[in-house]
Amino acid sequence: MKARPHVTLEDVARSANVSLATASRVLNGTASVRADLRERVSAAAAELAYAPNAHAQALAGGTHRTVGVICHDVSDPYFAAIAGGVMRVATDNGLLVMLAGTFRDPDREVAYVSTLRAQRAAAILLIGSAFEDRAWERAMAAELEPYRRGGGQVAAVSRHRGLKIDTVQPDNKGGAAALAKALVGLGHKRFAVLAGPRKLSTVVDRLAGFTDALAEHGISLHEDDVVEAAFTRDGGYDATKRLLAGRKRKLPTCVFAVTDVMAIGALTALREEGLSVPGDISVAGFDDIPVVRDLAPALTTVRLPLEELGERAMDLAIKGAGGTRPRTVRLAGEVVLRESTARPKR
Amino acid sequence: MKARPHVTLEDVARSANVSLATASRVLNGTASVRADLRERVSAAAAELAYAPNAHAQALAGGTHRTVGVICHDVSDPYFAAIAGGVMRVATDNGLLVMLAGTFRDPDREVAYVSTLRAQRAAAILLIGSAFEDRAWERAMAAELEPYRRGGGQVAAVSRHRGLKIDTVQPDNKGGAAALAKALVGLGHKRFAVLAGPRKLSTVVDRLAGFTDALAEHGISLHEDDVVEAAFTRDGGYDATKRLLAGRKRKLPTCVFAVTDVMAIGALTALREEGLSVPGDISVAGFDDIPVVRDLAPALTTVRLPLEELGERAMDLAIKGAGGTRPRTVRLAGEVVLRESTARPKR
DNA sequence: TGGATTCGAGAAAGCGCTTTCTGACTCCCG
DNA sequence: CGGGAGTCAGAAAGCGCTTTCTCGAATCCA
Repeated sequence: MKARPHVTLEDVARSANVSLATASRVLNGTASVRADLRERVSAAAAELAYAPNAHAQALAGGTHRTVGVICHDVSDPYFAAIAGGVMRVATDNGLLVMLAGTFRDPDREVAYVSTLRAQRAAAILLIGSAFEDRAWERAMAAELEPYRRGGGQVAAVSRHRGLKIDTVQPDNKGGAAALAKALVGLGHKRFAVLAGPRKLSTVVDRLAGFTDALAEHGISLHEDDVVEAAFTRDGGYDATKRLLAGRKRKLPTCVFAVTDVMAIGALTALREEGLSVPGDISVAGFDDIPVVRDLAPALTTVRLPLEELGERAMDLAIKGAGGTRPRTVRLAGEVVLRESTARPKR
Repeated sequence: MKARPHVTLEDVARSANVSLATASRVLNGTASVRADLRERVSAAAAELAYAPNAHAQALAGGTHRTVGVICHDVSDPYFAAIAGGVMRVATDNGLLVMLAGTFRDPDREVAYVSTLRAQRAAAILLIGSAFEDRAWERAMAAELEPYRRGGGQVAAVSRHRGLKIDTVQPDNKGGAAALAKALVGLGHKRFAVLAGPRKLSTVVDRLAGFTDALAEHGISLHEDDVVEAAFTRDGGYDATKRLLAGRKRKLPTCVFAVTDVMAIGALTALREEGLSVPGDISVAGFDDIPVVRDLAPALTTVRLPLEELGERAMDLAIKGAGGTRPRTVRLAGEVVLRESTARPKR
């Protein structure tokens, strides 16, 4: 049995012995139809296992019930949690979610937006740090602008700069600052930071918040104290190893990883090097992805309402752009002190 | 500036002063076109920021470049890892992935298939344990069957029973058996199992493999030794608490959680109860999701090639159904002994 | 140089659906 | 009992694109 053509509305109409218009009306409940005809159409549709062609529907009527979500990496718990929030709201509104992972490739990100635009998606959600790159920004704007002019909604989590779109913005700077303050309060004076690539605005903000707060307490971070690495578990792991290899003496008493995911790698690296946390060294992360409370030691971090981040972004997109200027929803983080940080012994 | 109609191919053609046909040919490279015309069309398209309407394309030509992936929960690392594999292959083949989360609701799963069918998705991938439920199975088959007859591809990870579709099947039974053997080899005799709902075939298989292997060594599992709970971190946590509450004396020396995610919850629960792992009790999981190697103690588990699971499923779907009977790709698991298990002291 | 052959551009026919627009018919009220 | 209002089914016009099909012009061989 080879790819038999699809059952179409016409098949249903013919089988029910009515016109296309009537069949359409019955199936969509658009207008009132005589009971017996309605009956016949429903029966025929069921009989033939009719499924309307969504493309044709979209073309003709203009229903667009799918939204696109673009993030860097689906298997990163941070994005997964946010995506979860997005999906909840989307599902509640009868929207279908297309989730795309760019694997951190800027070009692929632009390509996805282009495809979503072609699909006439009802909305496009950009999740995660933007690339601080002029060319990318221009390419992105070139896709987004006509999309929105055509009626598309756009919202983002954790972006700003350049493209002027509605944004849900976690308070990276404030959160990092609060964390720094708490850590200093614990008695720490020598810090190291595991940072991601500085092209990412999130990294820049968190770093700035942290160092600024430190500076307020008269503590400065040297060049060597900031190790740059990939924004992943392995990145955190590598960065830590490099940090340790650098100078065995004069270790920092506390390490701040700009991301929980990186902190996880750091924890393992530290353990491998025979350093106990928080005994020898304290570790703190950022995000509060679900798993970090289950680590031993449980990770001190800045809690971001991840699911809510996604929900609010989806909300922004659904509610549509009210005024002319992009809206921004700010969500604060909250320092959560757990077992991975303690008073320094040195 | 309100939702101005989209730029259409006709706009491009008019602006370039050529016919629709020519414009289409240029943009798709379908046929050779005189150089100057080609030039004009390209320029016009760029100028107008033209994006073809994918719905119209799908309707007219029949290109369907999107595949649907349905899993229980996007934020579960197990699914996330598999989805990652799917996406890699999909992207390599120029396919767009629509990822849907059912939040473990059977009806929602059927609804998603229905929508995907309407979208004329090129393929539908079902990821994760099926529901062992007659009614559900029938509803699902009723959607899938016409979809496939219409030329749609279907593949699954970790399903079987009922619906006869191409499947990538991790060796749950064998893996669990091997794990049991290894654990017994370590000297364990008293076991407890944290199981998920028995409606899920994965649970049933892993449980069976484990108990059967145990039986071969003359060890039997009592009713109370198998605690059923939700298939999540919290499920594992609760189940462990219940297990411990039951009988303080005569604790098992080893706990097997049918899922890594559940094992993570178990580890935390154990820690809270002041039991050390593996000192007082050993813990083993299943799946080898990325994070478990970073736990302290690192989790003993059965490694499944998660990404490959997704890749192979996508492969099956792309390659299309060859013969008449459903194909099955079996992927073995491998026991990975880490620090969460040790010889029992009692 | 004439007729056969290519080649490539444009006209037009759908793809499957929604939605006016028509046109019967029935109903109601003067 | 007639005419205007009100229903509701069917015909037909697109939605934006791909893809024959058609046909004029350029190319070529005898």
